[in-house]
Amino acid sequence: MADDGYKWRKYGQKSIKNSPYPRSYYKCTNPRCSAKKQVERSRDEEDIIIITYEGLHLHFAYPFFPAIPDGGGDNPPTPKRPRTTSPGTESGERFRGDSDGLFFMNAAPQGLLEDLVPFVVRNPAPLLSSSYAGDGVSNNNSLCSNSSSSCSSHRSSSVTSSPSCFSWSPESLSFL
DNA sequence: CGGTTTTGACCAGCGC
DNA sequence: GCGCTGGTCAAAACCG
Repeated sequence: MADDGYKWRKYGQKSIKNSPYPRSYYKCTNPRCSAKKQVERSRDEEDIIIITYEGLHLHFAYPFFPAIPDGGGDNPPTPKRPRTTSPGTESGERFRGDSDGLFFMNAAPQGLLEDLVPFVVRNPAPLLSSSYAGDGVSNNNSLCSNSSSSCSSHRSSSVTSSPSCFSWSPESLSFL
């Protein structure tokens, strides 16, 4: 699973209607941080993982870039119990610029997510898509590449409180 | 031994 | 009011 530079603790998992895959719920391990995220697999593209962030981090991210091996990048999935926060297999995410995201938008660069968003997000590969959810803030900031078939970030379904989400495909890391 | 994951139960919101 | 669904809690198991 994706590690975004923060430490998350899983606190729940639920089967979601209309989705064959369960949704996992994570909280930031920092007690002063109320950030949460939901991780679910796309119903259409099982390789796509949709991560929905809620809340904001009130602390700096943990360093994780050095964990990416130079040259390899392939992180063979552990046959036992793949940890969702296993380091090195990171993709990235974005905050949307709405009421929640405003905290970061206004709060100067703090070396948080925006500064830690991996290359794949800033320069999205065809297989990686990212989009903002909720309150139709006029930023169509979808990084979705129009030439991709795996572009399946869809979260407009009446979700008004989910700050951000993006889809992630393991294949998108192949070029690392 | 401490932190994390798993998993069933509980609770709240919503639609009928 | 009832049932369904999604989100959270908490105890036990697991792992380094």
